Amino acid sequence: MSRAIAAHTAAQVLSALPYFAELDPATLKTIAQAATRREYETGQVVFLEGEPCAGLCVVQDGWLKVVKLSPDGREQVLRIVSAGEAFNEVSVFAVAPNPATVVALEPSTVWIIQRKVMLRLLDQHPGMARRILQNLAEHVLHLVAMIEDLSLRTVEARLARHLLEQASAGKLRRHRWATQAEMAARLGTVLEVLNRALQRLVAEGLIEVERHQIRIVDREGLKARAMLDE
Amino acid sequence: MSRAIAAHTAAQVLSALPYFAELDPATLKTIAQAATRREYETGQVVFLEGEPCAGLCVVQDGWLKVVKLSPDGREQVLRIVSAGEAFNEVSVFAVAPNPATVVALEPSTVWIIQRKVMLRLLDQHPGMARRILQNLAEHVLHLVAMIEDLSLRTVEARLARHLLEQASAGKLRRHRWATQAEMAARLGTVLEVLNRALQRLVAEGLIEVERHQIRIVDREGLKARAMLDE
DNA sequence: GGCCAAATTCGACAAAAGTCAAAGACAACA
DNA sequence: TGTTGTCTTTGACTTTTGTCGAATTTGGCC
Repeated sequence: MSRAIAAHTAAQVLSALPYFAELDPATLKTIAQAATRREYETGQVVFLEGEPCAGLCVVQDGWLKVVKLSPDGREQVLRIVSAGEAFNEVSVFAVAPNPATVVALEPSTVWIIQRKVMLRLLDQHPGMARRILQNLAEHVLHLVAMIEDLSLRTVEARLARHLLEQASAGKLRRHRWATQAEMAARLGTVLEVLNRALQRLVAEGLIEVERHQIRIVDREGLKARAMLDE
Repeated sequence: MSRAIAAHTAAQVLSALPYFAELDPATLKTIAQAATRREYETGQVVFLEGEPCAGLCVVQDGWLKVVKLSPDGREQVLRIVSAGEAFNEVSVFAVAPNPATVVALEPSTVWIIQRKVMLRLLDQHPGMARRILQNLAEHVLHLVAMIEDLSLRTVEARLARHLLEQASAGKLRRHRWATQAEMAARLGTVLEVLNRALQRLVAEGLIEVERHQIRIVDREGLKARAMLDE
């Protein structure tokens, strides 16, 4: 792809991001020219925890996961990121190395904007700050919910909550990469435990696990499960 | 206390907060006049999870805890706040009610700045955004560490990490309110489990629990404990 | 269709965490 | 100095979660 076309694509991708919504085309173009495009294969590591900050990452295509790894190979998924979203805000705005590892779940395309560029933008466009702050605050909300889940709820309750939250119109589509092992890593447990929890919900007629989706059969029943359990 | 003196105190307290470091005295005074002073007794609730946003809270004196409560009475401490720190940033910058409950651990004095005031300030003083962003990003870092702990480490490992982190010069002073029950709520477990973990570390000569402090005897040994365990 | 690799399911077991009840120790305070 | 309430410690027990190993199923691909 020629440099000009690349920059044009970048501008398109960036303009879709809430952060940059208010920027004029010229500024957008400048950022786009300073951004680097990267492609990743399924399973490829975008960056590792502890490495110096890579910059703000904006996803053009694909799906990625942000994870914490334990020495014995278990992983906790912090977040799943897809097209039109940004990640790694934290190491851009805090003075710290990457706090987590990022891995591509599918072939993905990512634009990387240098930390310096972001900080300069922030000074020049005060309106951006509000949007980024709001976004970060929502991120905090998400993490707090996760802590509450891990600390105060059983795996079954977490699963019920997760299903209720993710489902739209009573269904939850499963992507190719959304295996039970991935779901377990998201809920902070292991494959077998998650599997048994799923089966229990199925056995009680609360959900149905189908080919490429999970259907919520008894929403109220599920809600009860999400509340209950310690 | 007269209104003038109150405003003066408020200005002093606020100026010590990194957020407001760059503001000129006049602006500071304006904010101070718009701020409300509140006092809380030990155990008193500052606000409850789910209530509408109370505004940014700045601690003048005392200690408070930010907690999530479960229906069956367990609690998870998200954060401990003391003099010179702010809390409730999240519900100021996100469009959401208070995500957690805040309780005073000691008699405390807090200044509350309306959300609207903060948002206006943000527009008028772009430099503030950087500081608040950095602060929020560090908050995220802390929450991520907590998730890692809860998901991937045993209570004993969490305790070891906590001790290493909190101790200065090999000692960890215990405030009046720092009971084992509080420590347990901080580490996401219950009193008895925490107590046993403590005892094990004592029995192995890694720490010593004294009257008003905990001493780290074998830092390297503790580090090993903090890493190990699943 | 048949083969391979990955994903899921299952059972038996081990370990960690949580619960309950009760006894001791300690500190604040009258 | 005694008393009272809170904090800590302990033991026995239950529940939840995690581990291991092995079937079994599934889906993609030649």
